[in-house]
Amino acid sequence: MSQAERQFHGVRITESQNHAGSRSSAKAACSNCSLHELCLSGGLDEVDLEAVDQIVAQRRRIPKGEALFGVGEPFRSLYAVRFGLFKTEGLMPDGREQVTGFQMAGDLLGLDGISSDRHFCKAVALEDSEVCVMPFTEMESLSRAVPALQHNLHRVMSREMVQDRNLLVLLGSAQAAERLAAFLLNLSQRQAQRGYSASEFILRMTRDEIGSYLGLTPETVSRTFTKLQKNGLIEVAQKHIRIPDLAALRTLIGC
Amino acid sequence: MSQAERQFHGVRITESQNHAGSRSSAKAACSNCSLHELCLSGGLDEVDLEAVDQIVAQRRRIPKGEALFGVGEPFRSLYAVRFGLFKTEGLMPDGREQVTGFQMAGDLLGLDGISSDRHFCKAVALEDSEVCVMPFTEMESLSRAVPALQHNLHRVMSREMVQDRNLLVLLGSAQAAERLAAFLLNLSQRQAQRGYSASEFILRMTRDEIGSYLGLTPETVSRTFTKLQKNGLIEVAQKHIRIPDLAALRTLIGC
DNA sequence: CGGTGGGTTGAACGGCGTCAAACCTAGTGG
DNA sequence: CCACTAGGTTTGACGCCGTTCAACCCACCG
Repeated sequence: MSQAERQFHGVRITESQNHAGSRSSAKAACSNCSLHELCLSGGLDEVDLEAVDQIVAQRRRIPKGEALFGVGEPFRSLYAVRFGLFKTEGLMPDGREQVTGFQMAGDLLGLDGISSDRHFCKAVALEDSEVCVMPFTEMESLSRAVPALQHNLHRVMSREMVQDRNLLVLLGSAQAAERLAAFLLNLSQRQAQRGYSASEFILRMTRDEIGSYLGLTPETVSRTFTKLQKNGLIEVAQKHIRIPDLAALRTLIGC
Repeated sequence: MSQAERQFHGVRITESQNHAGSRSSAKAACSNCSLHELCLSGGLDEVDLEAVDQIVAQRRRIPKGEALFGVGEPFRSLYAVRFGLFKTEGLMPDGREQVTGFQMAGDLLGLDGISSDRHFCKAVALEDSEVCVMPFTEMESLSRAVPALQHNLHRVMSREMVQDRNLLVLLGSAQAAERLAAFLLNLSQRQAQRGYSASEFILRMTRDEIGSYLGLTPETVSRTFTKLQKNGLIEVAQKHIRIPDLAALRTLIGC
């Protein structure tokens, strides 16, 4: 367990991380970043990569539990998660909050702020995390010069929309077990993309947060976990999840 | 009633629409379009507007019930609704379909296709409609030359995400009456933006489609309508809706 | 070792889905 | 102009899934 936990952190962050404080003036260097194929700089050549490096001039540390940005704050930059994990939450007019997504290394944060120059959601670090700060006006002007970057940006935004739509369909027409299965499979897949095990991982969010994300109460999440376990589809031990048969779990959501 | 229906069509489409067939070779002319402030060309100057006109070279008629594009079809263009109404639907792995949005005049369709060069949802006309066809590669290259257009595109994509998020929060944590109220208020607001009455309009989608969109069954939609009517919050007569007190309805969803 | 926050489990309730039947409306053809 | 039909809508009865409220448990940490 602590084995998996350790494997989960460290690793794959190739650069030195020995800065104290929450700001780092070191160059971010997409060129060196092991995530850059997942991120905005994927498929760019040497020259263009360096231009992007210019823009991603700053990184920022966010300790566990702190917000990267909050609802209504002015929007200036996009953020790429370097390591760690975030949740984004929107809020209902009456004040209730709901988790709308979990962002891990390589994912982008802040895109929904473009529409009105204000952030529409809150982004909170679920563990000590670091992001690359990408000032958006500079991003836009560089993407005018570099078509590949421009297209990457569009692809990423579009991908975000597709994800939201998928979640939407899930919330609209699936029941508890299907939602949870889809959630686990989604995590599994993203782990795999990042070079980790697809069949075994640690949930770094609480049952509450999972429930909020899936439109369920924490009690239902817990009950459904044990139910899936009784059916032999997953093994749960607190935050540790194992999926012995991915295909079997997939059939539950109909694919 | 037929009074409202008539007001609802016609009007505000300033150009001549006398083309037969489903394709029109006439220039689309954003410059003349009464919607252009809502659409992609908002805020552009004369010169840039003409450049956009070059790209939006084609319009396409979609008769009621027909699909503009389907799931998995190759993505080439974005579409701006000129008049009429569309629904987009995604599908669950098991084949169930769910409505993910309704697009009216000035709204964009197809953005989710960018991420993988394939459409991820189906777009169906709910009444005889017309769209402007905007080839995406040309769109991208023009937006490299015209910063204002580029920013508009980004804003529109971001707006789309914000809408999806709002719906997400709604589906995740609101109950039937709140969902329906939010839906009606959203329609009301969009009508108002387009110059129509905010307090009285025609629902051009079926209860089934509304239910699918809100994650409810058509029966529940119907029941909830009559419940809201009994409470004096709305007046329903088939497809005709009147909201005597917008503020009152807003309090129901907590704002 | 006791405290605290998250997690699990149980029992009772209720909102919404399901199934079924009646109704209403628009469109069609006689 | 009316009868007939097909789709959509409404309404009712019933049952289930997930919520609610509460107690308990467990892991972690001072």
